[in-house]
Amino acid sequence: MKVVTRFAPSPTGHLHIGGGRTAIFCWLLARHFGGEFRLRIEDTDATRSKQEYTDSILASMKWLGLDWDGDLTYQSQRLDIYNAYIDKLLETGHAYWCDCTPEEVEAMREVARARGEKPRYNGKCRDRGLTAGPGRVVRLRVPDEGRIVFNDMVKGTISVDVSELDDMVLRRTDGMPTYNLAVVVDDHDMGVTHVLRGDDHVSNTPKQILLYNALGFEVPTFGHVPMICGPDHQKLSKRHGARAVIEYEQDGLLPQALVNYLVRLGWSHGDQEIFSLKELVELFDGNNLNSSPAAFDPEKLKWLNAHYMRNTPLPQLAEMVRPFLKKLGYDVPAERVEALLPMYVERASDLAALAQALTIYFKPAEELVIEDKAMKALNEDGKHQLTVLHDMIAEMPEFNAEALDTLLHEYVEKGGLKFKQVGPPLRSALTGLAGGPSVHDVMAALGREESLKRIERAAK
RNA sequence: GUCACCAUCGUCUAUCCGGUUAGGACAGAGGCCUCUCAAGCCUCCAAGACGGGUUCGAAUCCCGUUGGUGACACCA
Repeated sequence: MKVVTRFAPSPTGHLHIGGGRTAIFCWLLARHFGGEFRLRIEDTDATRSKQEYTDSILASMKWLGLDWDGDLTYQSQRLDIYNAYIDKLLETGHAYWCDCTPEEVEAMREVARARGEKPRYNGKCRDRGLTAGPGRVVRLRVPDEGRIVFNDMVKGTISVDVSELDDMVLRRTDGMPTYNLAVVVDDHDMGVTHVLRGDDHVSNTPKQILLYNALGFEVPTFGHVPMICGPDHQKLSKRHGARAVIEYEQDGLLPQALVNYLVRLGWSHGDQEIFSLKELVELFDGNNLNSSPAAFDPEKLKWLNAHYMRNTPLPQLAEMVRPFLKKLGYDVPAERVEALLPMYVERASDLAALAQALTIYFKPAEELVIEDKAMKALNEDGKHQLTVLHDMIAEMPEFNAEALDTLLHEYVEKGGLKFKQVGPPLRSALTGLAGGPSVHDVMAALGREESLKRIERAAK
């Protein structure tokens, strides 16, 4: 049997990392089994759905490297189909019209709650034989007794008594279908075999199974992946930093790092931490998914991102950094960026930080700000060394990293000095920073003229 | 409140069918390297929520307690 999975976001916001993760799992499952991965836009809520969010979600999917099969399905374009199925349900007696007002229904729920029961609609209109009319909704007739049992791919057997289920609304007064109806109809029509989705849908599943049964559809395999929570184990929210995939992109993360991190959160393959997309497709078969919620750890993501940056070929990395430099106001040729990268890949954990680190090479000496920690090296002795070195560097016959390194070490040795007396002041003068690449490399990258200018300025 | 799900180092996790000094990774501490900061390498720190069973033997199976999460809409 061909495996068909789907990802079904509603365009009411950007793609969230939780949604991104389920999308990755769905995509992997389909690719692993050589099946299909479909994308459906759940836009039945006309007021909250926006085209810009659909665009943003699609862009994030592409950025993550997730391609989908076939055309996009928009629920808003399938209203006739939903209504046809609702009519069928009405005909077969699985559904009925109801004219209870929201206030009445709310009162029923209050009564149930007061009795210590689950708040639910009391079935008042079940047998009133109502027909279509303004202000009326269609409800599902839930069986009087029985249990809904299903085998979840990640959570195992889940069992719920039908008495817990409500005669839910399938068609609203405005004629629009509700979520549960539309999902079941679409998943069936699209031939979905495996419904992998967030944990928050477990309690919808028994209701949907009821619908599958009432409609005479074959029930697919369900799998509910736990949600991601914040480092404090609370629900992931804005407080925990960036949450949308697009924000990570803007922060300079590599898609492969995010994918690797997200997959590893809730799934494992022994002790392996690093996975290429290709490897994931080979290894991910829907097993080994963890059933408990996982806390999001920005530190580990950062580590993974640094790892992937270091393993990106320099020319490619240079192209990735350039847009970030441009955002900072520096339009720099790729070759120039690439030449500087060896000094900085190991010192930055994201593209934005990497770009920021490179800016010192593009701003004029006068604009260079010397940070407090770096000022310490510019004491009396430091300035003296700079003055001496300035002239030596100005006069050296050949100006390159190797020659500079030799010059510096010979100077230290002959003068009976410690390298610490020349390295830090030079670095402060050249970069304004207390840490960074070797000073001879920095000078070589800066060029003789610019280096001398900066040394002179700091020696004053 | 009701229902469902979950419970191994601070965090992500391994330990597929009960027998391990409970392993790895991130973070943290220390060290090597070194002009600094990183990177890299080495070492260390650190866990089976609690209480009962079953068993020769339980992190692993069962029950209970506690705690956490999710759901209970004419949102999705």
